[in-house]
Amino acid sequence: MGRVSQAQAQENRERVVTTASRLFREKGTGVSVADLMKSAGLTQGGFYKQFASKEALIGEAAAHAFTELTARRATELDEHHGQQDDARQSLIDYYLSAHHRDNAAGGCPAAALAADVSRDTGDAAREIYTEGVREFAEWLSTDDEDGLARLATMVGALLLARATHGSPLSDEILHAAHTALSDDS
Amino acid sequence: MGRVSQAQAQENRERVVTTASRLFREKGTGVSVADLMKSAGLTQGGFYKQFASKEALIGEAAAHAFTELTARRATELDEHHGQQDDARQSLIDYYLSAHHRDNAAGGCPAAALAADVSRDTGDAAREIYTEGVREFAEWLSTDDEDGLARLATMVGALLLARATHGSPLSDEILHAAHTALSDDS
DNA sequence: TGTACATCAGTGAACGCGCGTTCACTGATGTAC
DNA sequence: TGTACATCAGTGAACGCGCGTTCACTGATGTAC
Repeated sequence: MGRVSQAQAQENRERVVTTASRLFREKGTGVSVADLMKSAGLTQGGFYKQFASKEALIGEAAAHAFTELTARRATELDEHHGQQDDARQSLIDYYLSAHHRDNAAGGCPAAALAADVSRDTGDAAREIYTEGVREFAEWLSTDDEDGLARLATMVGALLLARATHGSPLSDEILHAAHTALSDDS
Repeated sequence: MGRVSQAQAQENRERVVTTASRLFREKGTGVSVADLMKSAGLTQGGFYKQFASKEALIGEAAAHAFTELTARRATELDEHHGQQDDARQSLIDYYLSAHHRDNAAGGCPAAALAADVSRDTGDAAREIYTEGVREFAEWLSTDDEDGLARLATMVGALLLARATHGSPLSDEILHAAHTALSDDS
């Protein structure tokens, strides 16, 4: 193939990061470098021209996913004309929907990456993850204290709903969490 | 080594299952058959004399872990002389403790296996998991409706606390969830 | 502006390694008489 | 109860395969003049 322009190379690199951020959320960080590069339309050999290691990419992919989540919150706030209460409830509606359960690739990284960050990734990904959780919880809070607990309910419900997918219980979990987060606000 | 007595063989088989149930909860179901057998004091070759496949063992290990969880609930109830409210609060205290966060091997399978059951295991493990979640939620409920939401908060908090381990946020998450589950009961 | 050449993004095959699974073998156990 | 032998739990090496990473090579891009 030969050399590619600097603009094209940067575009390719960014496509690898966004592809990875989706695949890691959907299938876990165990996705192979070869599969990843193929999904991005490239071959495995070129990976190390752009990234020091798979672990380095995991860090960048996690950062990308959390940036996407931050942008989603900003969009909700825009669409609700700056009304935080409305924006928050709208995001919760999406978060606890069957659509979000069934589409992890474009979904919340705090939920999708929790297990991998606990066990398999390096410190860089964990630090990005931690800061992402802190900011998300703050945005979700209705007073100064309840953001973390609300986020725990959302993340737990989403992960339980995914793990029980195929059973009626899965929908019941999403519904129960939605009720719990809507009742008293 | 040669043949071993039937009683010894059954004891070995059970030790593999209990070892697997701990290792899978701690490190995920990605633990290799060779590592697993070594942890149980055996060699990898013998594995297929006792189990049809690694996937079959995952099902048995999940069942074992959920049976352990059921027994823990029964023990709590015993220790609180049949007072369900006291037993429930005592289990929640344990569930949202730093000790539980740091000892996944002996901890809750609904939390530890959520990601693997969503992505990597077969239907057998998922069915066991689903039934285990249903029963746990029922035991946790304070009225007919809130068990699933309470469990979601507990599972979410535990997984977020594990993923943010090393940061002060980790303890804050456990504390926030504990407050949320103790306030109104 | 045009030409010569150095650079380097991407390719595809290879590296050593660990995976789940299979298999020939061992020898104490369990059984038939 | 004692003996002969078939059974089979466990061993350890091997199977094919996919992993993360490396590397010689390609040839269009970018640069020096």
